[in-house]
Amino acid sequence: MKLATWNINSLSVRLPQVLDWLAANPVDVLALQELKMTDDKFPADAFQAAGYSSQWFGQKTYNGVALLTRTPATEVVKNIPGFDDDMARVITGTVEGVRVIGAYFPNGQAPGTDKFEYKMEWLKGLRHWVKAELERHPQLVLMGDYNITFDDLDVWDPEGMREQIHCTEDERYHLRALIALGLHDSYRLFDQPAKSYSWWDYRDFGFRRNRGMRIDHILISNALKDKATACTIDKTPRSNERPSDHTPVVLTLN
DNA sequence: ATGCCTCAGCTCCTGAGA
Repeated sequence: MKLATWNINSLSVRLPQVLDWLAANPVDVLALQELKMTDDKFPADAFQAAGYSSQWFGQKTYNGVALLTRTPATEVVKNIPGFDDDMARVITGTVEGVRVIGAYFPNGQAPGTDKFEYKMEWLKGLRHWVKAELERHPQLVLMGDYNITFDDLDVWDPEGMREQIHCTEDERYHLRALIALGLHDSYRLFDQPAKSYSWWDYRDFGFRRNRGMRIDHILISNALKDKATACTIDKTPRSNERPSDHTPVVLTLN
């Protein structure tokens, strides 16, 4: 089983690239973030023609998430039960016995802002819900755009980014708290190239200079850890015309 | 640099992203 996550920064713009990528990478599950479209605009027919069933949860202009799956997802839940939110950030479903949560974590803008406070509350709400989901579904994958780095290895300029957004101790505390529920950063279960990132700024030739951050993650539960055989970042789509600023992360389970 | 790109939309500028 292969699962992947990709923040595509507007599905309207990136649909051809997603279809091309799926044709070259026929994963079983693809979680998308930042659809930036209302639900009536979602191209379910195009994905169906490519062999994928879709579940989606969008809104106008911002956010929006989807799960594309080879076999239809069941027990689908949108957003975090018990956490009141007017943004479309989470979609969950069960696929071939695995509980899959696709999430677009809040950006947070900057420490000290209202958006940062919202990010902290959202992270708390997510953790409480994931804890409950883990009890019901031991085989669980939590993947998406986390907008948080684990540590300096995930940052091109750790000193310059110290206590900046995506790199603060407050954010990393919540990431570690998710791990403490019994989850693992699947990417670090394997040897990886130095300076591996999943996002690069559009500005200032960020990708060409490899000035990026690893903020897209696939966390897996204890029950799945021994089944994981590889986790990779696919930088190929970043060389497309009009690329997303994020690239896919891919997990292989046996 | 409160910039640099890119995207959506109450679209020719602004807000937001990261």
